[in-house]
Amino acid sequence: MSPARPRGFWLFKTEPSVFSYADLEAAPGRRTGWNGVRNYQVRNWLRDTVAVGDGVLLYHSSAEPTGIAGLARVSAAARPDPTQFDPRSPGYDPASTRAEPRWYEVEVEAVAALPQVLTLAELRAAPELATLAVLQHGQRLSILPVTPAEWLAILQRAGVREPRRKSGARP
DNA sequence: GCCAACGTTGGC
DNA sequence: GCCAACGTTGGC
Repeated sequence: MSPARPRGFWLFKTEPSVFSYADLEAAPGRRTGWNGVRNYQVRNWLRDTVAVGDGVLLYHSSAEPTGIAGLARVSAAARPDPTQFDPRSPGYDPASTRAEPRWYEVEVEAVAALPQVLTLAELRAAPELATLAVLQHGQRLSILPVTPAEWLAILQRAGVREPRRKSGARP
């Protein structure tokens, strides 16, 4: 038996006018394939590093307010992003084939909305979050890593205790 | 709507 | 392989 991989943490950006945390909660099974990523760095993380059970902060960008709206978890590992094969999708990539897909998605499942959005201004004002990737100047990636310390600090700032998951249980 | 940052594209 | 032009992101 291999030792459990340490749980990873991520921040997923979304424009709530396109897909919000509430939309995730309203989705069938409270889950969705996180498709549409078209950046190679992020693709590599999705394909190679993001794992089932990892914690996800859902971040609303270009929003009022901008900030972290809810918690989610990775519920299925990387698989080809179906929108790359769909000519009607804005994510269509004619250079991609089913034999050799270029783009991947993971599935995310809603865990809990934050009591209120933890705003970008609040994140910037928190000294313990100075290293948070999403706050770094010029970063534009739609998925960013979060350290365990940052994850805990954000949950504290948000005033939430992470829901305990029954060990071995599957919903 | 502006614009800084930066990834991607394509001419050479 | 260089690098200017272009497109996108996202805060403000």
